[in-house]
Amino acid sequence: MYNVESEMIRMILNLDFESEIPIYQQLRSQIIEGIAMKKLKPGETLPSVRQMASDIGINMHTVNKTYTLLKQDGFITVHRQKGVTVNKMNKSMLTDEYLSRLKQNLRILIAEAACRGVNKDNFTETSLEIFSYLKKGE
Amino acid sequence: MYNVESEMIRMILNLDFESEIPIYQQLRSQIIEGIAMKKLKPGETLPSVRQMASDIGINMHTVNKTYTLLKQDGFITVHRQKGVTVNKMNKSMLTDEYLSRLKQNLRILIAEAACRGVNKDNFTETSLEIFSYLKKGE
DNA sequence: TATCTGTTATATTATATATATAACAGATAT
DNA sequence: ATATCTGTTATATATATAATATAACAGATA
Repeated sequence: MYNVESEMIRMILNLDFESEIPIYQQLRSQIIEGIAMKKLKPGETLPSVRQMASDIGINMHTVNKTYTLLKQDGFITVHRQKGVTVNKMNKSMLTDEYLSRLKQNLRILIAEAACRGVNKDNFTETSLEIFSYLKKGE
Repeated sequence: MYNVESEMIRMILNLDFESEIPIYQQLRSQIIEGIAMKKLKPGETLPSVRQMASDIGINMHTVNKTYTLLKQDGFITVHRQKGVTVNKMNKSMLTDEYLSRLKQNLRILIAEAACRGVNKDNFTETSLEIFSYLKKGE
């Protein structure tokens, strides 16, 4: 049977099974990227854990782990039986805990970049390019 | 016996043994941060794998793994018997492979940040603050 | 000669990741 | 009502990764 959500999600996902990054993390990142790029809009539904797992060819529990993380962080809502829907992004997702984690990650990234010869202008330019790239879909 | 390198490195390191981030990665990141902040200058020596391991209270092989990574990436040089020294940072460390990895990491970071309400100005400001923070030591 | 260096090898333990089955309870469609 | 779908939970297993523990080697040094 034809499945709209599965078609949508297939366009967004590009998992690398050889990567050292766990599948459930890649899945999380790519769904978040889909939301950031408005390929996934508020109210839209995602395939069920079983359907998604079957589409991608991975285990149900791997998808379940991703959904659980996305739910905890406010990206999606899981209505029992109505399925999984994308939330409207909300400023309440901008917690101190998250900001602290972001800064920590940025510090590691920037320290290495600086050592290797990426200066603040290069770095800022690259960041802005990525912001533009994500916004293209709007 | 008093050990200068050990004193230095103790000032720089702050490992979290409860973290989900592997120790050898934390160690790598923090040494790179030390180099970026010029707390570790070109030509300076790092403690031997055994000394460092003993100082921190971890296994020799964990330190060895970190040193091997840092060596591969050009941050340090290992002279058999002369010890481990910090390299002068070099533009040859700015490889395409690294830039690709940096952009990938930034894209994930920025996608989530954008969803949570960090706009490009916030993000740029935070990045520049970190660049300034790292440069304080110069 | 004794001691330190990085390096390599092997083994063991603990944890994380992914999978496989199974079951439960609520909701929906036929 | 019965079958089917939902998220969720539980249990077990296989594999990979991370960290540790010992040991040994070869080169350099005191």
